[in-house]
Amino acid sequence: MSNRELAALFDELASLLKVADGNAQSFKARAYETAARTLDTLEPPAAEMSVTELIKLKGIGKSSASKIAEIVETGTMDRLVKLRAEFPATFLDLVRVPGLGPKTALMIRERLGIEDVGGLRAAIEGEQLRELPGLGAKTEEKLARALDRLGTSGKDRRTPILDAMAMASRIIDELTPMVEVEQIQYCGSLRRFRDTVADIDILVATTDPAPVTKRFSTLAFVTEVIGSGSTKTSVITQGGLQVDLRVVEPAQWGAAILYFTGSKAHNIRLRQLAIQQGRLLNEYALEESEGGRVVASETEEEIYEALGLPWIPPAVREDTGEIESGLDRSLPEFVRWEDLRGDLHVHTSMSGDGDHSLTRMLDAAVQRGLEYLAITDHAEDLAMNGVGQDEMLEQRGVIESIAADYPTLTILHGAELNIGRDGGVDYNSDFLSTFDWGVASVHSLFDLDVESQTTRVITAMQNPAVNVIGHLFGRRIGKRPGIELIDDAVIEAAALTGTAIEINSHLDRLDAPSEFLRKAMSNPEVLFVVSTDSHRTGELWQSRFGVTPAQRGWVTADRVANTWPVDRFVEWAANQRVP
DNA sequence: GCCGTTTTCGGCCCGACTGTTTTCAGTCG
Repeated sequence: MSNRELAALFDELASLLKVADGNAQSFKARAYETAARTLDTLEPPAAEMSVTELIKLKGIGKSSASKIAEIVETGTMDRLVKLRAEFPATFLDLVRVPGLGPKTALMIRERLGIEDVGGLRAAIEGEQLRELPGLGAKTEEKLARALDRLGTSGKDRRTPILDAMAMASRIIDELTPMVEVEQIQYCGSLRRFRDTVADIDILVATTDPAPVTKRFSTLAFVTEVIGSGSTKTSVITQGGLQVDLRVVEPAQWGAAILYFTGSKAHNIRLRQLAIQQGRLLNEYALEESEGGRVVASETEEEIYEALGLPWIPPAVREDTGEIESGLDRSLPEFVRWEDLRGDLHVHTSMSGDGDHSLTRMLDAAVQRGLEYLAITDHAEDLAMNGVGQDEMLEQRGVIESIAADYPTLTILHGAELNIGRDGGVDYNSDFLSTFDWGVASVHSLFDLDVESQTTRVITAMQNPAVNVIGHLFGRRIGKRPGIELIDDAVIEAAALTGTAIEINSHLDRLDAPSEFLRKAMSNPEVLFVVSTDSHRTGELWQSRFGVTPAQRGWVTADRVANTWPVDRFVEWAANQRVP
């Protein structure tokens, strides 16, 4: 039983307790959520720890410790089994209806015998809800609308970051030109760069909110306004994605963006810190509890500083240790976009899926300010887009002939190799050895079993022609799950062979994912590269995206090979390729 | 259920919006 599996059981227990207590703020439930987070971020396996050791962990007390022991012994916990029986999944679906919380769900079950969403629908049609205390015709209407769009925008629906970012950009493009808008920024889990988001949060600083709110509510792609007040407006857009707009005074920007970025757990910790200091932190300011004098509000940096913390990048604000590290000034130097000097996964129009020519890509790389670049078109085993030896040699000739035109750019000639069923790659080893750089990626056979996939990837790592494994899991967020791998085995092989792990910047990949990266960071021998996998010039800038999963995985700049100066990098890359 | 450089008991982040209320409960983030 892994820590993650244990955490999942505690999370389930917490959400069931919220329903059982009829209270989403249930303190017991919150305590179990804390325990779940502790387990999720714990390094040693909790299953192998004694109850005495477990109790020493922050957030785990007597009850949780004995529950962990019970799970290890029996595979589950009695309390959870009983709650599952009392609240079957069909009943929990009720609580997933937006606008219907645990209190109301319990009441309609008791008073009307409603056990599932079908029952709720019937009760609404029969106008039965309005007979109950605290509910009326408007509530029926609201829930009816919520049921209509359930499935497209239920509480559990999550949107891939690629789609969410596109929608956020559209909205920001529409509002930015307004004279009333002084600052605007997407916040929430989008700013924290989670793989998927439940909704989009947009923050605007203005002294004149009304026109901004009006414009937002009437955007062409808004299909429904769920709620609109003086500072907060929520809408549903075409496709069912919810967008919340929050409007604040310019002087409150820092407090607001901090609050609106979250995560919730991070915010709670910050507010607890504030309380300890005799202060209050809300979305408007950090202020003295007595008298209300504002201590800081305009920028995130000021507020963090006043709380005794360095500025923490949004991507790591998950309360998984960043507060503790910040307080004792041991927060790592997370890799930043400005640290990147090279890009090591770039296609040209030579392989079928690239849009722009070699020279256009090189020109763009110079414009982007890169010091080194690896051209890595698809090798021949990739159906449709791969190219053979002759074309590769021709490309190499062109690179050599025009290299002098790019005095500030060191160009490496590489290829994106395909990892075959047994871990072999394209071409023969003699030809492979003539490249400067090799990315090897899985492009096929995504459903092999976990042992086969692990062996396959490790075999590729052992090949001297392979400097880095590209998009390790091959996932497409929201479209295709990644391959299954034994993480620890892959990490150990990466350390042993010196093969780097790519952090692919494409918004629909962000691969390897941050959870894997954080695990890999715990082995000091493992190196990474942040690559764009560009297929056209504009994509050379999307490493802005790639550094965020790296930060979420607590990856530091010194462990990212393409932050190194060109001489160090080229020497390392060449040494890697010595058989 | 968990926790304690005020505390072993009494707190637990904080506020907006809605709909139902006569001052607040429920839901949401």
